[in-house]
Amino acid sequence: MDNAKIAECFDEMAELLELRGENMFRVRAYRTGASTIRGLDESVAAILADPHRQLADLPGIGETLAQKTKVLVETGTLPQLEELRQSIPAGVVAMLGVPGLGAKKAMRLHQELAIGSLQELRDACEQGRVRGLKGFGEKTEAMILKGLSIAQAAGLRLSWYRASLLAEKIAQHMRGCAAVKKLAWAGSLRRGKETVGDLDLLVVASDRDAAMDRFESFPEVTQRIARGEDKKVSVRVERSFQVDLRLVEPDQFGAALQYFTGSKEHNVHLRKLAQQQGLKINEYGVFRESDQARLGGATEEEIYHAVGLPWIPPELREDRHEFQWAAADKLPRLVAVENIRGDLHMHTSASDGSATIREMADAAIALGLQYIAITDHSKRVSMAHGLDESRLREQWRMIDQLRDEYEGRLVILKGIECDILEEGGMDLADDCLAEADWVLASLHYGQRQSRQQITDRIIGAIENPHVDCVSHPTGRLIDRREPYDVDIDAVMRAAAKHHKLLEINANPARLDLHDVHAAAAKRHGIPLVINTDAHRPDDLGLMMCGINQARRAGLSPDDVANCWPITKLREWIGPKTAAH
DNA sequence: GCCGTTTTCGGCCCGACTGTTTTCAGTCG
Repeated sequence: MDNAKIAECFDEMAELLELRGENMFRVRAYRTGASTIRGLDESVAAILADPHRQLADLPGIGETLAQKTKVLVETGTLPQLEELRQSIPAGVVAMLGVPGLGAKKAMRLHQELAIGSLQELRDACEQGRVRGLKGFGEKTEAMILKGLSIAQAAGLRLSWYRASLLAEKIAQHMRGCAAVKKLAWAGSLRRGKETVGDLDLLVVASDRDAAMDRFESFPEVTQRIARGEDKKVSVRVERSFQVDLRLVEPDQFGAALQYFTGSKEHNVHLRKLAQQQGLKINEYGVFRESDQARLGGATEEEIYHAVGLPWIPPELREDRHEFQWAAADKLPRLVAVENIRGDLHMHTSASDGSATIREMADAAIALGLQYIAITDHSKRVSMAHGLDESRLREQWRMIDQLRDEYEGRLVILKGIECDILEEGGMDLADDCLAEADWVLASLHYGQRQSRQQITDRIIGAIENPHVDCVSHPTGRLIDRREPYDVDIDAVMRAAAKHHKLLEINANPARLDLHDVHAAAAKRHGIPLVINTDAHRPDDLGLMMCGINQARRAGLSPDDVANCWPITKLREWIGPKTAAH
């Protein structure tokens, strides 16, 4: 059982315990434990296997959770979780997905009206039975009815990329209001999370009412969830996506930005630090407990400096390593899109892309890149019209011809995204791969093989002297396909040993490696490559999504091989080709 | 359930908004 699954079990435990009315701090302890395990950059199985280390040394993991983790790893199940699942119908858990319904209300509906499913909940509301309960009224009933359709669309998170496009549209709309003096996005969008569940907009306005009215008049708004007197408006756009507006004073802007950027875990940690120093941090500023004197809040720097820390980049704010790094003044200088010099994974119309080499090259130059690799699919990917040895060599002859034309403007590397075959081994002959400047190895078929088979295939590719990099190493498609079962620790050890690179694929649906794995790669000393996997010229602009992943992993430009000058990149991959 | 320069018990981040319970609980972020 991997870290993500273990974290899911603990989150589910927390949910079920909360429904059962257990002590909220106990519930929180399970959530904290889940979050710790989800954020680990190595598998808990590896820690368990190491006699010198203890799971209980991890923050938020005590003896109880360590023991339960051990049981989960060894048996794949947890007796207490099974019991809880028996005692509370899945339909009641599903009720938590209805906005406005929490554990207390859901459980009372279950106990007092014998409601055990979303359908029964809908029926009860339509029959007016819910409003009869103490503490429930007509409005609550209407809220539940409305919320039920949202619950069905729940889990609807936008990719960071789509969320960023929506955010820009809203920002444009808001800038059209003269009362809006300043605005910034906070929340998971600012932290560069791979998916975004809602948007948080901070605004400084000369006229709060005007700014709130403007916000509600955004054409895509479908519902107003709440509107406070002068601080907050919440709306939905499309079917269920929530956007919050917060009005703040200029001298509170930094405090609010810090507060609403989160993550929740990061903020809890920060405020605990403040508490230990006799300070209080909230969205309005930093205050001294003794006399309530306000010590700052106009900028985020003031907040962090108040507790003796340097400013922490939003992408690192997950309460993983950032406080430790900040305290030791060892925060990494995070990679930025401006640092990117090359893109080493893109397709052309020779396989399943839509543009010519020249069109891709021109688009790359327009983005300021210094080098690219053309990496079409190999023949195994017949659906994508993958290239065999002879078509590939033909493409390389074309690149040779283009090189003169692009001399001094762009280096075009002769590459290939070569499939790792189901039975192991590479899809193209070694003598052909030996002629390439850049070889990506990808696994597209046989993704349902056993963990051992998949791991062996990928390590086999890493051991092939012509392979430079494994692209999208876990195969996941966010919200659509689970990663294939692979021993990623073993892949990392092999990549480190054989001097190979691993890819962060910037495609918003892939983002593979994800942040935690990319951080592990860095720990192994493996350089990462951030590639767009572009299938058309516009896709080259997706680099930002991969940059987000890299920043969240704490990577610096030095850790990212396509930030290097091409000479350094060639030196790195050189020894391999020199051997032949 | 976790944790400890307030250390083995007694705390655990903080505030806004809504609906309904006229003083607050529940939910949310």
